[in-house]
Amino acid sequence: MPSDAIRAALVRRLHTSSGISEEDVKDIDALPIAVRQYPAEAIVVRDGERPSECCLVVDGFCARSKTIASGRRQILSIHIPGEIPDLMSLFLHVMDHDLTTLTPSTLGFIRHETLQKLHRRRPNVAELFWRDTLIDSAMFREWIVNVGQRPAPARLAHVMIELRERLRIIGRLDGASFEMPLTQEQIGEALGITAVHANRVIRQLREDGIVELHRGRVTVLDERRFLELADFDGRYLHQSPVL
Amino acid sequence: MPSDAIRAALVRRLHTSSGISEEDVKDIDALPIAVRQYPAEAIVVRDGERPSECCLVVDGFCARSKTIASGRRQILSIHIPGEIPDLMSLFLHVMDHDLTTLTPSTLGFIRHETLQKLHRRRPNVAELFWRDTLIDSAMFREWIVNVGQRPAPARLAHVMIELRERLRIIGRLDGASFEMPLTQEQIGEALGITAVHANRVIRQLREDGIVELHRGRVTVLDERRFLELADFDGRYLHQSPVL
DNA sequence: TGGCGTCCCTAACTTTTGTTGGAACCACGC
DNA sequence: GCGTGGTTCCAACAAAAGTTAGGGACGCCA
Repeated sequence: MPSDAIRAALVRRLHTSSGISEEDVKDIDALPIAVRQYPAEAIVVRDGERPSECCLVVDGFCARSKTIASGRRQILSIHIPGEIPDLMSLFLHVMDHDLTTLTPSTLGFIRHETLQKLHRRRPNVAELFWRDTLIDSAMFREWIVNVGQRPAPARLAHVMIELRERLRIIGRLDGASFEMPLTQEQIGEALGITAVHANRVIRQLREDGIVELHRGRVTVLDERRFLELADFDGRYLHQSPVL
Repeated sequence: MPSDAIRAALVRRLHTSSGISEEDVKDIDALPIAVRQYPAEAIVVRDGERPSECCLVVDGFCARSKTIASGRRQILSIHIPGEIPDLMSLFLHVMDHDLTTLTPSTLGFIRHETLQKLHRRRPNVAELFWRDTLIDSAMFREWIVNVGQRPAPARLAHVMIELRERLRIIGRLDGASFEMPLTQEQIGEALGITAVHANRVIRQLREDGIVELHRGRVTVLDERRFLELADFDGRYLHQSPVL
């Protein structure tokens, strides 16, 4: 993958959520990034570690999760290219969760010092990154609501639509279906239900003619009922910099 | 309440989670803060609003919440004196949730421009506030795990212990019991269960001799089993600046 | 090509949680 | 002192979700 393509995703992301100047882009383009490949299901950064670099998703799907004493795992967020899932490690030095790959992924690593220098040099870029971590936080809030208040079928629909909206933003929406490369086990972990129940819910949505999930791809069968079920209000994604 | 007492809570908070210099403290002490009183259950900032100031909890308990289409409400976090629950509004201009009081509260309001100027003047204070929003985010992550993976009694115990730890940090732990001024309805909203079930769980913990909740006060009956049940690991509070 | 390991899928049964409806209690204002 | 409204508490029943235990499809690779 060419070096500029790696940065393009990041810059586009900062661009869509906030304003950014030409000089800022040039500066970001000059950042040294170490690219590494990971297989699926790899742990990139582990709970308890003290990373010295941040991880940019260049290609592939990643997830953040926490595992409790009983062994149950909760997926906290799903990440797509252009995002920096562990930006928080810049100031919260000890990881309080895991960062793992869902699919084979290309990841870019930027050293903390590099980012800290960038912030000193360009306070408005620092604000952009700050804003990014705040959107991250807003997505956690919505995730809490999803897991805490919605019935399981609505939870699944909501996660699907959030993912679809985010894929749309980075221009990865090809046709009527979209990628959601999670096993039913992982879907259960994301929704706070067991894999067995996740299967029940997936089947029900298929039988009801609302949405189909097959081999990591989502196909919407009835858009109106899909939206209605998900109870989705995308405001929490904070995608208009003007707002 | 004297003006310096208002700021003391804030400074102490920034102090415990990070390092802060004498000059920084002086600068923060000089910030203009408008103090207002609120009754219990008042909406301070509403979902959808565009606030022009941030809200410092001086005295009392507050909560953030979201209400979905079905009318169900999810409490996202509980806030105690010294915290700025809506710091995110500095960069996320439209609120995506409500900020409400739980008890009658004294709140201090700091204008966005004031804080923005402070950040330009003192980049390291900006980093302190950034770090604060990241801890906020870390607490959301743990809240997701709580609501998504733990059985209801453990959820309640976990929220109780988190609150106790935070009250301890601001020196509000008087003796064996501590404040948790939520109705059973609100406890249900925090844990993602109904008020009826919240009542069942509270009763069960009392009957099991683990913990008692009476009139907004928590009394621990069996500390060992309480800790065991809650599965609490305070790392996510990120309270050691050295770490 | 056969075996192995995932994942997907299902059924039967248990447990947890939600729903409904109502009684007791308590603080507060009049 | 007496309502009144909110909270707490409870029981009976319904619905949702967890548990256990498998069978079957599919891809991988020896």
